[in-house]
Amino acid sequence: MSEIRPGDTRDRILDAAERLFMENGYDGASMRQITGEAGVNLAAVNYHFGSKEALISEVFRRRLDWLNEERMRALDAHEAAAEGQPVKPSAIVDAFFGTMLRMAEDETLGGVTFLRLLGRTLGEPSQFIRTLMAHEYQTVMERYKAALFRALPEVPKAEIVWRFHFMLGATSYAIAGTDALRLVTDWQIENEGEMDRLENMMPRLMSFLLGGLRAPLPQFPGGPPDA
Amino acid sequence: MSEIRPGDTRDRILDAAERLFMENGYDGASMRQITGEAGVNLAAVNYHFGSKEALISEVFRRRLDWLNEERMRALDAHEAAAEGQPVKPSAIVDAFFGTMLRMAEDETLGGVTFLRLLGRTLGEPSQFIRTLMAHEYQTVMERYKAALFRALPEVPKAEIVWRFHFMLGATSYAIAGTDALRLVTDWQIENEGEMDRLENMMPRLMSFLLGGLRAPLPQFPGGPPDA
DNA sequence: GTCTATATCATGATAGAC
DNA sequence: GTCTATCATGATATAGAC
Repeated sequence: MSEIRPGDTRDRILDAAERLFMENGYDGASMRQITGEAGVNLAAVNYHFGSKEALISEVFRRRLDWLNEERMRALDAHEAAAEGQPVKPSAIVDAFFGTMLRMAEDETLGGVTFLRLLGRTLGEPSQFIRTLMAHEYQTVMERYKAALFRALPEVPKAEIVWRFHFMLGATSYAIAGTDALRLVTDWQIENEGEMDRLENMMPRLMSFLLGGLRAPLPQFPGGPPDA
Repeated sequence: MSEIRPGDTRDRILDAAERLFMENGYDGASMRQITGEAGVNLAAVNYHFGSKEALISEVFRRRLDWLNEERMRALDAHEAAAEGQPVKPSAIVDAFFGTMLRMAEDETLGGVTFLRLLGRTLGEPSQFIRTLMAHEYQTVMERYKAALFRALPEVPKAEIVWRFHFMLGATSYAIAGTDALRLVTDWQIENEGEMDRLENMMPRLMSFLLGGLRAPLPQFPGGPPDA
């Protein structure tokens, strides 16, 4: 048992990289750390992926491809069920953010590890990572923006786009679960297991997001900017 | 003109470090870059601060001390005006998040540069940075949590703490203004100056935060967790 | 206080034997 | 495909002249 099968090395590297990038960031996780944890040779990363940049690209790609397809399917299903009517905002929010959060329950999809990595990475400075994310997300984003425009015809489009962005930020932080979280919650986190925490967080986050999305429109000091 | 006064070096380093940490992250900004941009010698950082870690600590300290004192003053003022009654949620949110956002308008307080650095850093993985932030924020956080508990007696405390955290996340992302933002907004960012963007964002963010804070309570699948 | 020069170390990447 | 050994580079930090 525990013998090493061919083709195993690649996945072992991806799993170790996912965990260490999540924990230490891209710059902070070294190739030696990653290959050490994976139990493979240092040179294996360059053999299988070519470079460290190519490695993290693949770490994201193998999860995001699935996630974004699933998001498309979820929105398709809601639109089909709506029979031409606009999809409800709560359904759109669930299809986008709920689909992501439910990844955490499935270890074969990366579980909380990947989700935390994702939450962190949206704020990462590295240029090529941002380019990678922008490319992975572009199509999905357009679909969801369009759905929200239809669902909330009385809200200016600029407002919706901003609120989408605010929702992304709230979700990323909620997921990332850094000590910034512990800073606010402290007393509450103790005595709670990881999954329990996440299960209880989900309905809380959803309520918050929907409340923000449907908040009264802001008053601008100098009049509306896109009147 | 442009002669170098003694004591100037220290501030030049802090300003350059602030900008480069914001742009490239802590690991991504090297001492050579920082001293190069500041126009001082490489050895000057270690002479004035002792180490790179001590440098970024000072970068945060000189701004956060002011910000958190100001937050305390703002809440003091609202509580005095309320004469024993609970302070309104909108006033609390403005005292905490509005005070921070208004820093962006004052270049002598770091302006947008520091604000973006702050937004990014709450998600940074580095352990000692998290410790630094936790220490800087602890007292203020307790005051604000207590104020929100009083302002929203019908909302469970655990719910309030979570929503505070969601608000922090939304705000950080809004400020950080990475390409994750551009990814969602694209068409809208163009033809808008930096300050114009920020001025319009503020009322939008405030509405969103308040909408989330006052959202209907979530339904838990297995019953309320702290019933 | 400021500089040059350098010590020391860790990194990503690769050449080449097996 | 996997290994060892090593290269080239860039990092932080410091010793010591001025």
